[in-house]
Amino acid sequence: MSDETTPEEQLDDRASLADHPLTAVRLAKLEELRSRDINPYPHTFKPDAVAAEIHALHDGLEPGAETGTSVTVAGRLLNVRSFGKLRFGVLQDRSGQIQLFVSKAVLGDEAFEIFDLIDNGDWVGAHGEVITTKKGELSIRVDRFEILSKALRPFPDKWHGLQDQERRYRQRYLDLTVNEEARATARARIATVRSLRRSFEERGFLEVETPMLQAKPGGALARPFITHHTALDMDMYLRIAPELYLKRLIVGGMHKVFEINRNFRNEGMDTSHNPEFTMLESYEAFADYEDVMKLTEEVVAAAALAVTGSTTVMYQDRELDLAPPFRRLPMLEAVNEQLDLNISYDMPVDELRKLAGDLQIKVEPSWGVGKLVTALFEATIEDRLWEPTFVIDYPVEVSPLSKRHRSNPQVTERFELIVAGRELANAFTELNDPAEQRRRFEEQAAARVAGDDEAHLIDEDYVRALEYGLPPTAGLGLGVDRLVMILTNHASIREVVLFPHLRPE
RNA sequence: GGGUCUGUAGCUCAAUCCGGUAGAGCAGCGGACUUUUAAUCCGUUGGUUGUGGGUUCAAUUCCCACCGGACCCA
Repeated sequence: MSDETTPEEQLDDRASLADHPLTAVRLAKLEELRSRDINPYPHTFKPDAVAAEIHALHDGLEPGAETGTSVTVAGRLLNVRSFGKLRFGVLQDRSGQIQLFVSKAVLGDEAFEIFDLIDNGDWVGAHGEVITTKKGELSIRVDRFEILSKALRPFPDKWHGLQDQERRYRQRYLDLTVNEEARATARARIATVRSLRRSFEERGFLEVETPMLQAKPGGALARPFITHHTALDMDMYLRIAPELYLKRLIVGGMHKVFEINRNFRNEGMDTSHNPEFTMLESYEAFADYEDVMKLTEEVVAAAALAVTGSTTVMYQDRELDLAPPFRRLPMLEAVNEQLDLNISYDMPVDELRKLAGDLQIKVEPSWGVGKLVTALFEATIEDRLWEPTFVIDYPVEVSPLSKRHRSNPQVTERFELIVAGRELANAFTELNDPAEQRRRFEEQAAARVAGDDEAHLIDEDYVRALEYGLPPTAGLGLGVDRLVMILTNHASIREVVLFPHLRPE
């Protein structure tokens, strides 16, 4: 930084708060409070009511009403209107907003003076009777108040809020303070996760935690983040999926388990990918992928109901019907119908590669028929599937952990749920034959040698676990962020993650 | 990685096309006001125009590079 600084830089430097007029005036008020023996940062305060509760109990009163009920509230004071010997302000707490009615006649001269040392955005506690004003606004007629924390920086515009997307993401606390939309999205995410958790608990699933730090990242085809364990002097990986650990728990007899937690994938960032994202994974013994389709429909619909009150939502100006049952579409059938082809998993790989090339699809020489068909599907069909669709029966080649289809050995009992053109869930009947699992791992290892750095690594202990016996099991992975995007009508994952990753400032 | 757009007062935005002293609303500050709720009215402070370089008598404006961000494509 140069010797000369802009006001913005000064604001970024705590030592320089005094140099900027808008912060200097707040500092001066802070000192004025201290000179009056008032601690601007007290240790505690005990409110006995929140705004929403007060509204619920007292809304609908005539103008000029007095309730005889006094409450103590605490929150940020916003938008103070000064009117002679009166002040009106909005106290915003975790539940909503309630107006403070502040009168010199009630408070007395000295307290009224102190009230004027409060700035927009300061945290304030207040006590008083619940009344309505002459205009009928439900208010607290303040007879005592306390400054709970002095805000030294100016807040964004009371009307326009904070528009700058970058600052909304970097300084989410400001976004949450001034933009109701940000608060609504945060609440919707919380409601989504709560609904999912309840759905699984109701069905007898046990919520568990499995390692985030893994010696060998597995359970998905993705590039991991690498970190280092100093004491062991070894590289470790942030998990790309909890899958292999959750299935070990099924081997251990836990029968039904689920985990809602973060996965980390070292890939590009865009509107639907954050490097860390929240995944729900569940595994159920004695179930197959048909059972999981039913389960998926139910939990998605329940989440939609919990968050929006309906199974029909508007997403990006289009209606989206999340009511079960969802359409089922075998992948090969989808490709053949959509592209008017007659391909099969038996056709020569060169022929398919040529076909993909004709469609301008980028392919790798190492890809076999299964991967090419999948690439065809993803390039031409996936983003056109709007209504919830279970795309079923993925090729064995792209599904190293899935059990072969009981009536067609070329494909697996696997589905992806596509909603609004994006993958929302991935699930399958689990491969539990240890010998076949080892062969699949070896095929992946060969693909890795051939240049596919997302191919799955061999996990010897996982094979060993299978050798002790994994019962018939089906599992599900559901992208929680993407579900929240759909339920909150957001096109970007950054809107639904409280602190999305950006380049450092 | 490629393309398009974008960064101006604390906030929200003008001015940039076609170079000529950078404006407004809100916020802040001072004043009036006992029923406001984007209060109102009077007055007023506030800017190295993201950073660095170039062209020019003169750059927010034109050119180049860099740093953020958004969108589209791979």
